[in-house]
Amino acid sequence: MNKEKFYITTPIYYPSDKLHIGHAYCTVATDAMARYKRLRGCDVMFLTGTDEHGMKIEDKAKEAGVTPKQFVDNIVEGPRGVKDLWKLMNISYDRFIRTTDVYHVTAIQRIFKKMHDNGDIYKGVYKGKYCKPCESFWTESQLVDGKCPDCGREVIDAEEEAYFFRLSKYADRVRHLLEDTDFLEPRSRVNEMVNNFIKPGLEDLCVSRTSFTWGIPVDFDPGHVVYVWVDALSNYITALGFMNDQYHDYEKYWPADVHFVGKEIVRFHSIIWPAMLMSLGEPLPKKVYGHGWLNFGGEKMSKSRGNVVDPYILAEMFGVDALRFFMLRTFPFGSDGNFTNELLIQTINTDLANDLGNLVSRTTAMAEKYFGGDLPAGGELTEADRELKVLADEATANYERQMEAFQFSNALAEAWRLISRANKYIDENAPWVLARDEAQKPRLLAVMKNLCEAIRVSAILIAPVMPDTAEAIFQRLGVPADGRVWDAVGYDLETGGWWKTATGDPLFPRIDMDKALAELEQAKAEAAKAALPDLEIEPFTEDKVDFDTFCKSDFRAVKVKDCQPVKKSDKLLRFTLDDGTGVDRQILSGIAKWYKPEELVGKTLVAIVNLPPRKMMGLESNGMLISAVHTEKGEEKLNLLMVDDAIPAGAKLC
RNA sequence: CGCGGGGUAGAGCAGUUGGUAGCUCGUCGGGCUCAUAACCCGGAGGUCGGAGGUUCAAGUCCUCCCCCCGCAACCA
Repeated sequence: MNKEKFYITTPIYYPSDKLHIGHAYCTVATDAMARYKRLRGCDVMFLTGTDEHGMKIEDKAKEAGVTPKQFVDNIVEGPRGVKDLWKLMNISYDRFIRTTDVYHVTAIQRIFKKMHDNGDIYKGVYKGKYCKPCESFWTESQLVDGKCPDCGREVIDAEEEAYFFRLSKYADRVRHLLEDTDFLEPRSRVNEMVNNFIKPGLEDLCVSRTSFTWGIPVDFDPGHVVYVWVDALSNYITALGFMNDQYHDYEKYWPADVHFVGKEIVRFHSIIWPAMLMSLGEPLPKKVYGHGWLNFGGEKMSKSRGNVVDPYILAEMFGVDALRFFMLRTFPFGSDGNFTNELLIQTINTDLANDLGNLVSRTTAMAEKYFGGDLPAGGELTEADRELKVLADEATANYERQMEAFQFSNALAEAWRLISRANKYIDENAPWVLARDEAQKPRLLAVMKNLCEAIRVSAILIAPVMPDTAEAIFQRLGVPADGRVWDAVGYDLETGGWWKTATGDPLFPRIDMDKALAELEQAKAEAAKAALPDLEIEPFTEDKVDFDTFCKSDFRAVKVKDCQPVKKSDKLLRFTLDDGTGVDRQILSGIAKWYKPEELVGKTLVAIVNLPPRKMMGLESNGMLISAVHTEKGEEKLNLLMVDDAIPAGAKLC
């Protein structure tokens, strides 16, 4: 048997930072499509990965004091990294490519060489604006007021030797591809590409750099590294074994059925990528789908705005399936969506808790109460049941059409039409009324089985988006394996008789909006705190102090005879100190936050004793205890300077 | 005249080839009691950004204008 193949990809993400909800959005959509195709019996290859080269990562690694490879290893494989996130989000990728993988590196060098040999890559000169202190090239448009966007200093015209890809050669073929085929969807993205990039004339593309080293070396020209285009885009074929021996699926899976990409990289995938494949003489992917962005509260998500949504926090708080559902149900895939926490919670409460969860709950509760959870064959069907079946079949057909068009939100809306109809069906047939009359038992049985069947069909429809939930529902209804597959999606009461229902905890507990929002705020604050530097110390004082002035400060070793909290003060401690003079010295110190009074008694500390006396909270303080201070994760830390107890009270420090 | 997207009920959004304006939340009223104070029914609420035009008929096509948001090339 030859199963239909389906090859789908996400972009490979750039691990210069932790991923955010936007990355999760694209990957969840891809996952849902992959699961849908598997459900339908396709032989699916689902590829995702990371694009790990480039100057930005080189810089970030330097900043962090590690090698670029160590830096990306941590973000990709490390705790709460890319792979952890995909595990948490239940992403069923079949293969994960890292552009630092050896097989990819080798393949890229071969691909680069091949394009060079066939004349499509040639050596030229890259002209740009150069900032000497930053050692960075900039384009005219990147400049801020004509100056370096990083440091604001003057830039100079500079040239760099570089390799170029003859993109211009393929302009006509790419234009035809975009305008006359359905290669790029949604259609609205086509105009943007053609008007912005093709019509003004495609220039050749710089595909190598000498200004940084973190990249794949051009093996026949030392000093050059392959720039992002060839390196990153080719991942879709190297991951299948193109020009390498790691894998051997290229013949089987290529061309890709669809590349899901964010709208910001549509250009690379719809113009550069096809041109590269044309140059290589390889088949083109069947489709590129440019999905929209998730904005937050009406603004673009960005680090500088500080409104980046962390998928970890949301998934942990609301559950992975709920988050997956929300992203795909709420926003049309092709256009931008406005993510808000309120909308997320509302959607979970309405669609998942009230509609779906409650439907399962009330159905299994009644099946339990009236039939002990065991619904045998038989039952009395009526005309009223037909409508439910007709609607289920219709919803399934529509769902299928919408999924094939990547319209997840519309597809899920169809599943919810069925779920809503089932809730209404309960009201119309009022099983609790039927249950009062023993003669109505056959009818009651049929009603319950209709409900189970409607839920079963719904569960199949939502399985690609909410795999765990579908599984849980199947278990509650006692649906065997052959009733969980796409082949069994048709609404059919005759196939029933397997219903062995069970009650249980709510699938989706209702969420208290105010409480959840408060928790999110707190989580966000904690995350912000965690992002603060581990350790900060006071900047050093530039001003010099002359020796005589310094010598005037009289530091002495002092012993703590007694230490008490100061009444009505949450900061001050009152110290009674032995300073060697035989007369007790009293010093007040604002360190109650860090020390308990009793743990300090008997310690030998250091104090400056010739400060003018000062009253605090009505008590006189004669001097100041010396502490070491620093900041950890934004939190102030303080340690009293404690010295050897062998030092006698009053010993002068100099 | 740079390009593209958007402006539809209080809020958030759907509206394929032009043919009685829908959904979710909120709101008002009713029903039910199996269920996660959930479910079901009904009402109120819209000059579909503005102005022209084509048409028997326009949110949907054409022209102009206003407002918001992205992108503007080597940047993932």
